[in-house]
Amino acid sequence: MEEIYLIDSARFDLEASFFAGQCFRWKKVGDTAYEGVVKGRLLQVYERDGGVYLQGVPKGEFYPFYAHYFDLDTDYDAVKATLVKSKVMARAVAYCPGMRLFHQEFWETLCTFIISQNNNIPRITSIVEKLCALFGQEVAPGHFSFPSAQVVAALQLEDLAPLKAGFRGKYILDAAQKVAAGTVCAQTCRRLALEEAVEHLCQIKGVGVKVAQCTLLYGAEHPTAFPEDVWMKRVVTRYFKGRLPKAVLAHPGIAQLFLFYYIRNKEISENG
DNA sequence: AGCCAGGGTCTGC
DNA sequence: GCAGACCATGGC
Repeated sequence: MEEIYLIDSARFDLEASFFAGQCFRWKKVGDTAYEGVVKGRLLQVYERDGGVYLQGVPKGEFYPFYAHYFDLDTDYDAVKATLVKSKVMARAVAYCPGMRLFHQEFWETLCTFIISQNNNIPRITSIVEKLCALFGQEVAPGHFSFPSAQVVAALQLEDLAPLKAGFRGKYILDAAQKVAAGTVCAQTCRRLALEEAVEHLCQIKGVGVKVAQCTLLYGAEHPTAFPEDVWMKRVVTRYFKGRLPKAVLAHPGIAQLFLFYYIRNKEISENG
């Protein structure tokens, strides 16, 4: 399949964007090459001659979904110009200037962040991988799609045992059943204001404010969502003294992504 | 061995 | 309304 030019490489840091904890389906497969399954297609994204290219999507299907997935419709230069008015943000942005926020599918995002609770990134990745391998469709040799909510809703708790997801298994089933039945839906989440959308998602067992905010930011077009996990709480208290500056409030979602990647990698390298 | 991980629920006050 | 125990699993 032909390759599609996405953007210049200065505006898309692949390593940072794929491993900033917003998605869990991408793998590094070369020096500057990554692959992942998105919406039932195996994609390759790689850097060459200062540009970032995509393979795996027919040109006729690139718009609107895949172009939007990589957030090509957002002017990051303008967003960053506002963010860096905060000194803390200026450091975070300088740490990974090519960070991009992806627009992912609703159910996959919801399910993934239910799995993320009280869990770490490598194990989240491993559980999601097993879920796809067991119940998704093989879209390329060894590569599986994310199983639909309908498929997961038809499973029993014991079917999920091989995932070793622990107490999260029952939450996955409840979410799948509510999405499959239409009790919880992406359109409703998009239509509602942020706080109402959070409440809408919290009717699912095992979904609290943090998981809801992640789902809304990454999978339901809510750019003002600001998920606070243990790392982000540290940032808010230590760096912002409990109050987010205007610059952050102008673009909370993207700001949060910069901050999360910055604080995690910076602190890990300091402790390592 | 004990603590932590992109948390949430349930109980007791 | 809030603190604290508890929830499975794996890496360090």
